[in-house]
Amino acid sequence: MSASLEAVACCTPLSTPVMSDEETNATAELFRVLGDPARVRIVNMIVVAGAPICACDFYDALGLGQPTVSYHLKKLTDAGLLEREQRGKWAFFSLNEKAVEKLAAVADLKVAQC
Amino acid sequence: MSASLEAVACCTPLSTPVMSDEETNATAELFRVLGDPARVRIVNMIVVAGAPICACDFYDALGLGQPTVSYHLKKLTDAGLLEREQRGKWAFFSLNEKAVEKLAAVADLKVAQC
DNA sequence: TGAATATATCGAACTCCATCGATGCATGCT
DNA sequence: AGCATGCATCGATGGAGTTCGATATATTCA
Repeated sequence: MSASLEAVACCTPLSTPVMSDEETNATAELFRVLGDPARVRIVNMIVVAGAPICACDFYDALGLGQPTVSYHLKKLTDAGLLEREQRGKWAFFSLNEKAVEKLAAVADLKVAQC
Repeated sequence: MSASLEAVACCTPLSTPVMSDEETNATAELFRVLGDPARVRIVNMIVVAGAPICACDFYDALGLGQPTVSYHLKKLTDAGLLEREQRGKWAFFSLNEKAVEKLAAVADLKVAQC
């Protein structure tokens, strides 16, 4: 499995004892996907909106061109954090609830259970 | 304030409404620091050990050279995630408890309170 | 079917990052 | 003081990531 796709799929909190290389890479990949201001803002906008957001709504909000926004949306979707929904000729993006829970679990350094 | 130092200092969960540019950058920086397998493993080792770890113990565990490990430890320390302690000629690194709590809060997409 | 619009993909340019060898600095020991 | 050891820093390098213009693809509407 490529570490770039569905990084969220592997349950590997930072507090897991003796992480394997694959687990380590998957966890790092999940953080790395969120390690860009544009992608942080995309996720934040969707969380605040509480509803799917059209790709076109991100262009002005991010101050980035359409190809670049599409690039970031793909990164987030490939990582399993976002879900893509086609509505006519528009693409709407929402949060993947499983990814939300996984992110919180991975970032929790106190609870060593999976 | 440089976004590269003390990224943990700013309380800016992903669920915060209308994140400013600074908040967005600080949050992305925090994730980006953890977006590397070597740094994920460093944090994991310290969490599991439950005690400070000597820098020299990371060389073999990570399979990286001494300068590279020092580079990663500095990144984590500058971000506020680790604390450095000098013991004789050895350098020990432990978790910053505030950073641990902040990371969990930032990654929690459900609770929109700060 | 053809035009218009929205998004994805491609190719290139530019920047940033991880890594290492060499070196400098600090600490401890004899 | 002199030497040995551990870590930090410097300079260079190879690779990855972000961005954009141009183009391709898909959907809608007339």
